Amino acid sequence: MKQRVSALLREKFGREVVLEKPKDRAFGHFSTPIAFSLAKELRKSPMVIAEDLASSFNESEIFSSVESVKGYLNFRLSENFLSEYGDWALQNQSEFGKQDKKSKILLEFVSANPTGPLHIGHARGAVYGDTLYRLAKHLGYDITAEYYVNDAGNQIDLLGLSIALYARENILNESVEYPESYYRGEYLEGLANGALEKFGKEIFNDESRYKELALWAKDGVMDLVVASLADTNIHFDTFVNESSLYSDWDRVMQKMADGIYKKEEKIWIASEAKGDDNDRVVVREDGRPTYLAGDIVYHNQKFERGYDHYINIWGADHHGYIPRVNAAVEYLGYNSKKLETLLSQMVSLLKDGEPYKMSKRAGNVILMSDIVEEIGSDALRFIFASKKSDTALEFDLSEFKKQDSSNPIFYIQYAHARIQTILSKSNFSKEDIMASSLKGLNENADSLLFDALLLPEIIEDAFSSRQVQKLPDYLKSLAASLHKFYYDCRIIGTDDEAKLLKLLFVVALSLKTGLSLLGIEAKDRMAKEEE
RNA sequence: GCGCUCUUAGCUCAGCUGGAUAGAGCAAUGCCCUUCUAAGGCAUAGGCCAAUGGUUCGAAUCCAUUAGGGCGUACCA
Repeated sequence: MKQRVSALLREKFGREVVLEKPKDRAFGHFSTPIAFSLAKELRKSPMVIAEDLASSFNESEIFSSVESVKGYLNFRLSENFLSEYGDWALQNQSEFGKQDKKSKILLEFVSANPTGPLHIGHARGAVYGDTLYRLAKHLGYDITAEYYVNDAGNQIDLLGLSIALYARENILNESVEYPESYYRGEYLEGLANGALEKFGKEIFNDESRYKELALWAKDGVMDLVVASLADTNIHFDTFVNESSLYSDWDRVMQKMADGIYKKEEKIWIASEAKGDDNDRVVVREDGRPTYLAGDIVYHNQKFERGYDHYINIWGADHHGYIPRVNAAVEYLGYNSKKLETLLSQMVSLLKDGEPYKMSKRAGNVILMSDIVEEIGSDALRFIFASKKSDTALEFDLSEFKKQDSSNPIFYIQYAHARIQTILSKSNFSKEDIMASSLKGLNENADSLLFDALLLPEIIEDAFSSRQVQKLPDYLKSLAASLHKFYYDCRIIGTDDEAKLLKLLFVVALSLKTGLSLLGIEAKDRMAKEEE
């Protein structure tokens, strides 16, 4: 819709025109402050220019009126245009808001270490990534969702140790002394019992076998991770194991030979020359690779797989890491501009107004699966998707548990359910409704139709700006329009019943499509709570 | 210290590449169910958009400085 308008204006004025949404629908559907920017070149007042421009529009197919108000140019879309678009949307429901972008995108997100179940901090990045993924798919991108499994490095050793300690204390009833760092949590119980069955109890006291124990256990942990993601409607296309990458190590080092050097028996990457604060160690004196090494091989592999664009979603605490990886990408001979790293800010928790610190050691971690159980996947997704991903967020755990009207997902679900109820109470058949016309609606209805038809440009905007929260924002305002309309305007039994129902079809389509992009299923009925 | 980032209503947050009177939800107060589910609608109240200066016809939005918060500044991941 907006594209049509903006293309038309571009042609007419010979320049890009800024289109915005007027504060008040009474001003029209779209407006532009173009007269202000023309004022200087034309040496005339914005008001006069706006007047001239407004009168230069004739009756057109798209606009029913073009008016100038205080220097703004306000456009009102014609009934024909809106109703035709609405008809088209209803006849091509699965195509609504879709586009035909072709480029191939690799989206990496979550990538939490396989050493424990996902906690609430991971959930934000997970929801953000999956929403981007759904938006991209809808827009026609060939996008792949990938999870990078860090199954090499110290944290894996720690996992083996943690399971052994747990088993020795709780299964073998030994008294154990805990080292400074180890993992703790209920999930260890299942792993320890599984290990007992698989390896026998000897393994828990044989330090040389902890690695073996860990490598077995990480698959179990990944099963937990995948299951809790699935509970939230999040799915990955591919998983890449860090451990599988190192066979490529020599070749990759060769490839970026001019970016690395040896000093003090270690291998360094000259990342400072590419904008990092310092050069970084890639391989330690004893030959063990650092974390960065894994990422270098991984990113090389990503680029060799040949995508047009790469998106990484990282926790904000990794932001200092971006320059190093970019440097490596450059040294590998690729354009680091193709790699876009988005940050998902921390979620800080409050409990009864007090900061609540999670720590794996203390074992007081709030798991993603716990929250899903408490408030449901829909509410969790909606809350996280509604917040700009790059600002820190405070959550009160006690608020989190509320499942009532303070949760906006109910507001939107209710709007959709209301429509279904009305439809079920009408005597008109679907065919009757579809055959009726969206023309000749009253002003409120007309405005609602316009709101519902805005979805496609919201999708496009939300994805291209990576500002996923625009979609829930829009759905909230569309639901508000619907609720108000419902209150103001009786539908069943009126002369306009069929066409109003058709309008509701469009609104429901928009709500349903929007919700599905958030990974939420639209409800046809709201189960009312019993008092 | 340096780098990144944030500061908008009592609380949690929107506010698009500068544009019309600063927005929503929750919390507060008051109205609206013999009418398609009141998980709804309407209204009231609540703001020096952290501070100062600059750019401009025009700034919450851009720039600079200051104050305060978060994160990073590992041969941990």
